[in-house]
Amino acid sequence: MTTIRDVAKQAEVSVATVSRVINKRGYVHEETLKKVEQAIKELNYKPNDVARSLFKKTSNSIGFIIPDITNPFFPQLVRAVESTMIESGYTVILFNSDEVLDHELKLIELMESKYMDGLLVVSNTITKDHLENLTMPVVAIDRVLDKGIPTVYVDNYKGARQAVQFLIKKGCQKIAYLHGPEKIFTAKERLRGYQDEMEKNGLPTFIYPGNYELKASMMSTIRLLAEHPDVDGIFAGNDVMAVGAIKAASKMGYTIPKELKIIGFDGIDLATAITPELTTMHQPILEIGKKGSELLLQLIAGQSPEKKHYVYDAELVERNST
Amino acid sequence: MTTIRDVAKQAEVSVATVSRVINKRGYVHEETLKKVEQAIKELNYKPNDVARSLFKKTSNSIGFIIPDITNPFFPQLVRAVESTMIESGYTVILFNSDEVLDHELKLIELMESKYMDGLLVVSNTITKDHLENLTMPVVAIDRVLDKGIPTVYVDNYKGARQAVQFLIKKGCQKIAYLHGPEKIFTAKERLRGYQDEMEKNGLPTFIYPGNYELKASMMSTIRLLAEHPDVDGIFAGNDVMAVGAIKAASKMGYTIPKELKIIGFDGIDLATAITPELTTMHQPILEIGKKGSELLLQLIAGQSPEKKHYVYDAELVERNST
DNA sequence: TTGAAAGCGCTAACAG
DNA sequence: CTGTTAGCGCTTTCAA
Repeated sequence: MTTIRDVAKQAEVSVATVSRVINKRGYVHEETLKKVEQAIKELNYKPNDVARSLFKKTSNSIGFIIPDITNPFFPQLVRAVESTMIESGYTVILFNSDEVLDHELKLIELMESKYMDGLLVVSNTITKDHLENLTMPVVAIDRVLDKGIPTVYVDNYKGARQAVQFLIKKGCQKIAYLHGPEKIFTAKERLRGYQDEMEKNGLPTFIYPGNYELKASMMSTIRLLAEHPDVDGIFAGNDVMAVGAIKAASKMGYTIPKELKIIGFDGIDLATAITPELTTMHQPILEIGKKGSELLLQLIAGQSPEKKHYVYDAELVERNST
Repeated sequence: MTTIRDVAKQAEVSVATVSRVINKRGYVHEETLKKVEQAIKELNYKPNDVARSLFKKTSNSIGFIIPDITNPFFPQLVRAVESTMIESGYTVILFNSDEVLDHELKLIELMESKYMDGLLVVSNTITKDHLENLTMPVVAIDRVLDKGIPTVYVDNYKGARQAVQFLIKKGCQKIAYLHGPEKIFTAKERLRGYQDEMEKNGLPTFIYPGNYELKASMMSTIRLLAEHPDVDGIFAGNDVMAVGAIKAASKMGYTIPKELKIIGFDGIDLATAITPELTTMHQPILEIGKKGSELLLQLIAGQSPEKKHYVYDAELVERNST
């Protein structure tokens, strides 16, 4: 490995001078600059990030904790975050937590001991308390951890109401809701939206658990349709469950969208891979990732953003399942 | 931040002694051990990974370069790698390269300057030459970079032949192949398998490009079916394309599997999300990730594995598209 | 069994 | 404009 010392020797200057040229900081005579650059090239010198980090207490990297990359909602989010972080010279370290608090806390410790510069997090288990004596800035994505913590997310409640409204407008009278895990923020909000909108329209509610999963959703849909064969609309808390509902309902002989209309939430790629293509409340995933990253970058730079919470609207994308 | 020095002071010993206890190395008197542990607890001391790395030229982390996490093949692979790496105390740093050589090379430089301990890579662009003067061990996954580089992958050729055989056994006589990107190793191997098996059976070949993508596959399938309406079987180079083929063929009025049988390759989750569920050549993704990680771990530990190449068989999973 | 001290590779005063 | 030097926090000889 070639170090700054080697370069200094080769260029016949001090290490301080070499440091100046690689950091483009301070005065360096044109001549010496040339010499140093020459030496750097000859030796193929690359500064050592670890040594740099140790001194600067900074690593040009941020951590991104998500529940599970296997959940089709996250790959796109990750890419969005990554691409805006890279532009600013940061590398993002991805962690899958499975929403196990213990893991998350361990990861945060790890991040501190590696001088990571910031944390982007999607979690329902971490709370303000866990973050209190954390030195690095934190931005939450997709879930509100605390009013005080900068957050970027979609208005799930509003989106849910809109989804239900749409089904009603399409003529549905008996609309069921497939809901996600009890403890997950987004699932609760979407459920609340469903309930309020149904109530507002004087319609009865039918709530079945789907756990944001395909299999669970299929089973619930089968039960739902057995118990209430005349259901004519299903609002699924996410696209994955909506796909499950479509599969199950088709298998049971329902024609979609004629007899039964189904709408999802998220706007993942899967929605267009299936037949019929899924009508859904599309989240601006890329924008969310981008804004979250920008917020964190600002915080890292010591600036305080104008707003703490950035809320986006989900957008109705009508396809063939309604 | 509390450092080893703080702990030493608190415990009234030298930093060397503290270092010994946190590393469980060398002799430490029972009494002093107690004192030090006490101090560590009181101060909630956590050793600083960066300082450690600087000295040890090691980071307990490995890099994992993949083309694109958005490709549904990778999330599972990533999880498999991550989980076996974590067990050994390593953290994995994921990088999306989009198979752009320039990015990949940059990433490798970054990894070196961070003292990462090893590289796991899925790439068609990196070659032996790029890796030559790399100090860290490398293991390739899913694509063979060079005979000399340890690799873990599936026998794509054999799997492809098996897929075609199966279609023939099911009565197909006019079987088309949707193939992936020209330059991708897996795509080439699968194409070769298709061609050889068709030739062996004296059957004509129909090869259409699908680029491993849904949209491209749909367009090609439409063209295929327009040009050769009597095609009765499609072997898609991957599951994503198979899904596209199903969508397109259905739209054109073909009943699957009655008039047209479709088989894919990979065994991603998407295969069971659609209707009809996709028959496919299933890759043991988890095992591949696990074996790749274990290999790398061995290499990092300075051991040389018995074999350099680990080849798995894809397994035929029959579902409803055939 | 313990401590002093050197040094991993780099940056940033500070002095010149 | 450039060099000397003191660390960043840790590990590891080497002596004691």
